Amino acid sequence: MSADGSPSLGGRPSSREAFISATAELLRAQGYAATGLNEIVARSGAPKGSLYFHFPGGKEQLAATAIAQAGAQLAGSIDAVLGSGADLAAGLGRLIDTMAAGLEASGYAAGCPIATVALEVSSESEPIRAAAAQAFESWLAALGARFAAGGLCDEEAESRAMFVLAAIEGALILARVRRSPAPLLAVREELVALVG
Amino acid sequence: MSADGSPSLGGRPSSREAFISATAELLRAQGYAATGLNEIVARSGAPKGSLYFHFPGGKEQLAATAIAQAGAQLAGSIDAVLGSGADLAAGLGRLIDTMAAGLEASGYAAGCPIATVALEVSSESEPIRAAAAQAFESWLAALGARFAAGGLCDEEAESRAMFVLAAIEGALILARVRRSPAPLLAVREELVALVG
Amino acid sequence: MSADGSPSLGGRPSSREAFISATAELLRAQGYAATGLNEIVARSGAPKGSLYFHFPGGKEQLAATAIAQAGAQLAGSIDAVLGSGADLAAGLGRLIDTMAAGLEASGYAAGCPIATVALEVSSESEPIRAAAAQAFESWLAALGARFAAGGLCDEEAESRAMFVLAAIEGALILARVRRSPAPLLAVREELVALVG
Amino acid sequence: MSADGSPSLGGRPSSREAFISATAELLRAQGYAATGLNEIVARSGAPKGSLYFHFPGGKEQLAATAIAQAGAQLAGSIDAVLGSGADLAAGLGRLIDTMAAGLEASGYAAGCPIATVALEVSSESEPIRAAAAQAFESWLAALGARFAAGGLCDEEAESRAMFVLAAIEGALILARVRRSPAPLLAVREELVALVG
DNA sequence: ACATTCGGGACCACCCGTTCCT
DNA sequence: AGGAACGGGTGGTCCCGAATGT
Repeated sequence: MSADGSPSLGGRPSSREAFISATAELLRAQGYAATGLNEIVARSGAPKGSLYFHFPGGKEQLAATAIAQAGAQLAGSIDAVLGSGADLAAGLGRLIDTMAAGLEASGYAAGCPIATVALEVSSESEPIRAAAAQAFESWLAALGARFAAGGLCDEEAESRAMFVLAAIEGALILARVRRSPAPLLAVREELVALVG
Repeated sequence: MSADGSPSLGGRPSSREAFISATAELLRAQGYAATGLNEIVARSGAPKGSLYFHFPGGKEQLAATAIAQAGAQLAGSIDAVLGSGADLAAGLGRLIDTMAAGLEASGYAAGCPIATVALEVSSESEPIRAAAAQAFESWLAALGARFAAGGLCDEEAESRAMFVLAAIEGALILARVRRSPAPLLAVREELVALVG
Repeated sequence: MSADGSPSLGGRPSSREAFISATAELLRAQGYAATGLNEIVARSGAPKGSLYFHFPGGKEQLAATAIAQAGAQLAGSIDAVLGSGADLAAGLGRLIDTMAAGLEASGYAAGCPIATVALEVSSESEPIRAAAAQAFESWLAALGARFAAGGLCDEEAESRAMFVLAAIEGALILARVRRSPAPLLAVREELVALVG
Repeated sequence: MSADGSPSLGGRPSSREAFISATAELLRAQGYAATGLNEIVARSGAPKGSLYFHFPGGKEQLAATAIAQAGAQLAGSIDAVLGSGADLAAGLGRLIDTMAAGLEASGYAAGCPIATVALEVSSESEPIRAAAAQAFESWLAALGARFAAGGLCDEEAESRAMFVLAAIEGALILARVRRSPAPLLAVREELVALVG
């Protein structure tokens, strides 16, 4: 998995993991600059003194780790949802439906777990930008593999995956701002028609 | 134009306008929370004491105004670029090319002028969210009008506009994070094929 | 009266008077430093730009004027209440009762109109200190005249007046902090016994 | 003693104590609103960043603590001065003399350590008002105990203590504003005559 | 190894009292 | 008399080391 450390193999819920998950949740909803270390510590329930033991790189390292973990998790989800049926169009529909449901359930706070941070710091923090880029890459790979399996050549599959991911990311933005699932549903319609 | 005040008709470069444009530039590159008022004041060159005269609502009002103005500007640009030729597909291509050029020229800092802020504060500041929503709406209207003129019924035109805007917004995210125009180019290809 | 200007003889409620009375009220409840010019302007209803026309000396001059006016007013009240009956002890009792009633009615906000400011700025602003000193002097004179009329020699009357004023001022402090009229009532008892 | 923390028992001069004593001195001379955090930090010599570690409640908590400590100190002094001799009247005289000497020595800046703040914020800050009320209460208790020991019944002792404290507090105001010890001396005369 | 206290400035958004020019 | 504009300062909070227990 991640090279940063063992994810508490069978042990008690470590402070480290608590920090990461608290960070991931806050970054998703508020972004990087608006999320304070004190806020993370308070939400995690872990002792503040432990933070710089686990993450000597401070806020930046913590955020990069959280982004990487969230990216890996979503990559797995994409693979799972798209692989559950033979029909790629139907899979894409289910993927978007899942996202729309989560977005609504959170009061339009839980969009893409990394897009906000990615936009904020892509010019400021190379480690975080790299983590975000790696996450996007893994999602593109998961999507591209399905398109390739569907008969497209590698080049076409890659372009198609990029298009699909971009449309979904953009729809998540529009949906959050409009507080409405309509953009996601419109994109779903168009993508299903395109792919099917 | 804007209801917030007269844009210094022919007058000297007002402090108010200097604040707004400095804010817009910084918000585009860094987002809301990472942009300090001191930074805005320094870049604007205007006196600090004047800020709360022009914007008694503080940072939030200033940001909402800047977002609104940037949104209106881009709506005009969309209309101009898309209306310059009869061919809608070609117009879309030119629009995306323009964005890609601007993004590269800025070292991948100047993406969508409002997406970053929109994601950051959509759950925190209603005025800013509303300004961003209005901006997106105006862009959708500009796009939808072209699709309707191209023969689609209103419903289809609206859905298609949403799809196109989402794809472009998403591509701008991916391009910034990857530091590459490839996502924009891929989306351009697919959209031109779709529309043409 | 005051040498600062004519108190709008028969005219409309001037901005000047509005500034002074708003200032007096705020100084009494909050003191000098906590009272902002904006707050004064807002409460007075007068235009902000006029403030420095009427009070070129700024906040300090405005406060000194308000303190002087409040001092003169209370001096008149002391004279009126103490002179309304032949019995000095009864007059003192009525004076303190009036103060206690006003204090309670205001929710323990309206104590001595000048003591708070006097303590705050006695080391910082000579004009305000002088105005406060003049106010105290006028109150001492009003009290001393009654004691002299009651048969004490000038020296004794002066000392007695100082004692009485000090006790009342101190009781007003204690009453505000305790949010109770008890200190005023205790002082009333003791003073009536002493004087009677 | 205080429940707020250990007063650095024999340790080095802690930042915490430095903040408190600097605050107490400034509050006594200038009051609450006129005393800035920066001023406190500068005078204390301690680092500003430590302030919010020791006093997360900010300025208000710091002031309440300083008021409470000053109140406890003065309560001890009252007890010590009044208990040093059998004669209560003489003790009161010494107490007032001490205050008069301190006031003159400070250039009429060091009056009652809490009266200024108490008047300023009694309507604005409940914690500070409570601390001031507690301080006054402890002084009243110290005084009342002496009067009770002198033969007065509890009720009379309490009323007498209130009267004495009020007279002294009032005299401190008058003395500061007049820049003269006369009010304190007058009150001293009258009180000694009353008690003796 | 892990946790905590405490220390350290830089920086935040906000608002102050004041003055210019009409 | 008055609306617009001005710098400087406010209290507060930030992210982060370094020393100190356990």
